Amino acid sequence: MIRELLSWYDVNKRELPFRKDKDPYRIWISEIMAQQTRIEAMLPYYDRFIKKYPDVKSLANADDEELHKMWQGLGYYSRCRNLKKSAIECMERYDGKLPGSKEELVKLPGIGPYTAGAIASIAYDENVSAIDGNVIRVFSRLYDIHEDVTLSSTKKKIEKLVNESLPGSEYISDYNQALMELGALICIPQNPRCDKCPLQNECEAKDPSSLPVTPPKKGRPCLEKQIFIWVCDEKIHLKKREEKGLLHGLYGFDETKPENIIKEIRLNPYSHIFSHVTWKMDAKVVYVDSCVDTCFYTLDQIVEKYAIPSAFKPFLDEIIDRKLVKYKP
DNA sequence: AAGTCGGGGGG
DNA sequence: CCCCCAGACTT
Repeated sequence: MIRELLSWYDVNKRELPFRKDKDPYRIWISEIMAQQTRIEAMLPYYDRFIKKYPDVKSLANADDEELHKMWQGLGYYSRCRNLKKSAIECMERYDGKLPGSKEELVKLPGIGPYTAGAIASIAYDENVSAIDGNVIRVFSRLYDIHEDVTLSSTKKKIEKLVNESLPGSEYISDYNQALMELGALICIPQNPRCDKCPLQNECEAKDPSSLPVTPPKKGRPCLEKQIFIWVCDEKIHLKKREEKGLLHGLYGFDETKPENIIKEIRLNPYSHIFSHVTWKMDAKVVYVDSCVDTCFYTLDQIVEKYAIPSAFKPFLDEIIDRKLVKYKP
């Protein structure tokens, strides 16, 4: 099975920037960016990130606001904060390098069992597993496992099967990546392309589309929000979201109504869907007569310096489109 | 074990 | 509308 898989991988693997070399730092960045994110979506972020932070030291010294800006739109922003935390720890405890084993890697913030295994196997050729959603899907089908894969018992069973399949350090890097690539290109969630699968002869799944088994979905609550976009002297008020919780550390608009409103313009309503909640937003641009004592920024500043989550982007776009605030004078 | 944490592409 | 993605962390 290893031979078929690796042969398939040699021919069909995608050329990805982080496959060009085995720099542990670059592998690390790519794996963090790829968490719960499609490869194509993170590619432009990856190139810009490596240019700005080419090594552990530059990342450890990163400015927090610039770091958030580099991550703007990618989501799961704790990932980039943990990157910096880990980089600092690498400077202080590991001579400015990433630790050299899965066991040590997993102790760093933001690096869990999957990412530790991916870095160790790809960068160090350590013969360890890297079990992500692709591998879970591939193995649940290979062995026709009908148990709920979110149960820890099922995960352990799959981990055991994966561990027993590991090919040794000579092939581990390609093997782990090949499993994931197979899951991404052939053994896909819906309508798997079994006719093109190199493992079709040994796959035990009778109904692959029904695997892996996951628990029934839970509803997503909807939260209605009034957004007040304070504008004064061609500048927009932004508030740093300091509270712990959703989008904390990023910048957003105010949700309180200001005192002296000169004029107000209603924007198109917009509903933003997060994983576990929906924000149904109604936004108004409110022109106020004074911006002392509050944080107001030009559109140019906002676009180049402040990390705005995608949930607010439609409002910014409409402000720009309708020229409600001066932009690029 | 269940919730939290983003965003987007594709059926 | 739905799914889930090279998951980790908190409760």
